[in-house]
Amino acid sequence: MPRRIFPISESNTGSAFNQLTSADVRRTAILPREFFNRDAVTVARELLGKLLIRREGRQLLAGRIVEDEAYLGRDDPAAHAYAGRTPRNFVLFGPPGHAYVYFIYGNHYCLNVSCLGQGEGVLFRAMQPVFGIEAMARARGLDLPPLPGIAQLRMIASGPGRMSQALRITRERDNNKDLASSASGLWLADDGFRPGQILATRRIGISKAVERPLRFAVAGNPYVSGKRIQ
DNA sequence: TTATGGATTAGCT
DNA sequence: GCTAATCCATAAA
Repeated sequence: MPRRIFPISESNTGSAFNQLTSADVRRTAILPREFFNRDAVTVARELLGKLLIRREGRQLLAGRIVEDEAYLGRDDPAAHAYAGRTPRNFVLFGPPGHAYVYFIYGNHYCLNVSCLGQGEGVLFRAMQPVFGIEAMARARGLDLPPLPGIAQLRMIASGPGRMSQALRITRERDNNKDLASSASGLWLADDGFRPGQILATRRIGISKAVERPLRFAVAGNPYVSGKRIQ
């Protein structure tokens, strides 16, 4: 049994709340391939509240997914896969549950997971740090105070580029990794936590198909990216 | 508190 | 060349 976790939207007013122990992290259940073998909208919604875990040697890093976006492949002008398979996006056309990592704006990496179908995927946009917080802050070049508040903690992984930097995700290292297996060192897991209300909004930072409500977030969670976009 | 521009590179036209 | 599924520093209000 995972230790009690407060609803993120209600009680996360201090740095200690919602952190996990290493035992908690090791006790989680890895999401199976079948989880990802569904349409991107379903996968995106179901991923909210799950844990994204990185292992580097003995070091474990983990965050709880609180925001993501669905991209619908050939049916979605905003999707990288819209124009078909290319050397960059081939992972999206492969088996479900694999990491599609791309480099954007000359600065940042973004992590996606492939889903069922031709080119469907989910972009991870924000997570709440729950384990290995110091190491993630260091990877981000942040200097945390002894008792960090939400304002500091949300700088770790509230945004797709920030998430990737916190987990040291790069295309060279992680593209095409199997996120349904801990052998890859990067995987998704369930610790029993269930988010409350889920919000659906327009996706961020795109210029095509802007009106579709394909961005999903845990309602009221302070680790969702942006200012007051909820 | 909100707005704006620079950084920096892969991929596409 | 131009744009991009972003972030950050700085400026204005």
